[in-house]
Amino acid sequence: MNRRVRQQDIARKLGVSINTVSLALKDSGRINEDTKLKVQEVAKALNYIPNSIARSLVQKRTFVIGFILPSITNPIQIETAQNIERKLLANGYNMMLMTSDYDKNYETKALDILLSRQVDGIFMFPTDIQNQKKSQEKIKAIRDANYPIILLSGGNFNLPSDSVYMNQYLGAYKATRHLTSMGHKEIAIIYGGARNTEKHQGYIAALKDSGLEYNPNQVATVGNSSYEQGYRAASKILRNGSVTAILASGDYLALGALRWCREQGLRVPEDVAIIGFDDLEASRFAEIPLTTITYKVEELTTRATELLFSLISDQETSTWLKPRKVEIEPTLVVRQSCGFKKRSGELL
Amino acid sequence: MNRRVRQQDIARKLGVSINTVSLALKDSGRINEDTKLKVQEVAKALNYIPNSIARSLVQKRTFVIGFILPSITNPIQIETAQNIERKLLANGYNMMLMTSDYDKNYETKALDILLSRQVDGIFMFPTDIQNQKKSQEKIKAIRDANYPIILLSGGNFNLPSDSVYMNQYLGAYKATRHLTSMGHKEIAIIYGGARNTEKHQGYIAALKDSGLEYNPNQVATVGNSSYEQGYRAASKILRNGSVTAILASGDYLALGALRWCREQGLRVPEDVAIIGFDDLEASRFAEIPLTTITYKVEELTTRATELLFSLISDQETSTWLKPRKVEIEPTLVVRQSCGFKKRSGELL
DNA sequence: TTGTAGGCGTTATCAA
DNA sequence: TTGATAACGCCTACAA
Repeated sequence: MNRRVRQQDIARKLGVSINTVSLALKDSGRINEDTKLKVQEVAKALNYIPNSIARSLVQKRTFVIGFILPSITNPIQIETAQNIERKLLANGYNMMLMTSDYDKNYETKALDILLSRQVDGIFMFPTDIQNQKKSQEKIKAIRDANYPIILLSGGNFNLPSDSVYMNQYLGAYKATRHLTSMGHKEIAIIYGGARNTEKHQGYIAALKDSGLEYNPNQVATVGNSSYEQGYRAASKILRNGSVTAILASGDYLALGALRWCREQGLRVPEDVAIIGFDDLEASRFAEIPLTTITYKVEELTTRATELLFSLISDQETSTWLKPRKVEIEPTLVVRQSCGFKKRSGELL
Repeated sequence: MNRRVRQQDIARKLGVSINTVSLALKDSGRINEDTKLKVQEVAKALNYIPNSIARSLVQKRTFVIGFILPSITNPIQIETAQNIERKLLANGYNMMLMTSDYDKNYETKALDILLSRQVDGIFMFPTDIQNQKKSQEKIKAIRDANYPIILLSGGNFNLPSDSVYMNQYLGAYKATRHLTSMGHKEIAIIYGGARNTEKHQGYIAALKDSGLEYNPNQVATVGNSSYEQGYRAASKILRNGSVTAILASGDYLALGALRWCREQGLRVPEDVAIIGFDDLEASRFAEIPLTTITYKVEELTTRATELLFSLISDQETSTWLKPRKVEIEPTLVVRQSCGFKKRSGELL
């Protein structure tokens, strides 16, 4: 690769010092207008591009924020990432995205990589954090070092971490209660990737509050949150007859299950009611529009970036005393797949 | 933020020189085993994390690869990114992802940011590159500086750039020919975001080769490639009766169109045939499984990373003489939406 | 096997 | 308003 143009090259060409160039390029007020213009002109002519690595080294800031998520396949996670990227960009930051593939070892490794790259802060969708002693300790250590890290999940009540998240417990609770209120007594739940503890507890609590018993046989965990796996999960859970309703931890899972039902001649919602999670666009446009629990991306990312920036700028002050937990309440969007009838011709 | 641990801190603690620490940490052979172990022990105890910014500055390599794509909403682009990220990771590289939002100005700005951050190479899904003089020049300049950049699109035949891409011309050609072979004479095409020149020319060529005339009124370009916009496009293009087939530049567009047809009482494929692009999972699981053109992500990313790494390692040699163009041939996957009948019970 | 010295490209500090 | 000088943390020579 050809040698990059440096400030020194500009300086030499003009017979001034590097310092002058540096000041001129950052449009400093305390420099002669003429020299400033000359420097900027030469910089442009030589196609000078500042080396932000060098700048970062001395300033101890990279203006890069790390983002760790389990799977890029999950539209919600990706949308969250994109949304945050936009907000960061507006503040002069870039984002470094890392996927953990639901691999707990890689998750902590990703943290190390980001720290090594000196990112100014980290967002993270943790994988099954309740059961990850190692991740927990690492996250705690990072925060203890006054290093901004924000979790986008709420399943870490004992962990002193700053968090912004949808209340998944409540989402599952609302969905399950809706189903029981419509008379369902055998309600299955399916998970992709790993069982979500919060959702699971919401589900169990709703059953209990409805006077129903929790039946572990009505829980299925499949490989990931795709259509394919939802299709598989439905075939497992519905084969033995009694189940009349399914709560799926993601909309794709729900839509895959819906497809299986149709192929088996089961009517949705008459024979099987289905509710998903996340309110993806695909759910609105499905053959049987899907009842689902919202994921408020815009609200979540707004709160999350606010929190991150306050941590970044309020170094060492009261912001750091007590981790903040920002909880966002999901709502149930009732469409056709759980029994509600659509009026003809209307696009839900 | 608390002060980070440096090699110097380890050195001081052990009463050795920084150089010893540096060598020990990189597991150099020419150092005493004992001191090496002691250094590594202390490093671990102090929770030392190497500062890759400093390392990059001296080594002139960051082990970061930039990736520019127009929209994170597009599942194919994201899958490509993820796929490439995995392959990079296996080689010790990380990825910096930037979205251009189909904004041509931001595209060149993203290039500058990546260059400034000293990434070791760049992948890019260009936006409408044929009509972007500015982007073209920039890309050419980057390559002329022996800086590895690979375009993931083929619509730049005059541009001396290394490229790995699906042959979209051929894809559109195949799809259109398939429709004409089934007797369709009024075939519309819809685009999301921007008109894709390659696809457009394939479409026109196929019409011509089938003895049909190109009718600009049967072309619609909508805001993006979502279900919503496909729904809108269908309402525009089908309102005036004559069209009997739609080719959509993306599967979500196609599925949105499908939804509109169903709501209007139009049968697919009997009244309207629909073909999409990209072969997303959603297409396989749709109410009417979608006929579509494949996007061979795995093959594409494999070839693309191979090419990038060869450019990175073969600095200054023959690799650089002539830009390489790797073209991947798409295939037509025939499902129900264009007239082919599914056998009952079979999951396509 | 280890230590010393110099430099990567930039910014910050202080003097001129 | 400018210039010299010293960092930033690490690596690569080369010397000891």
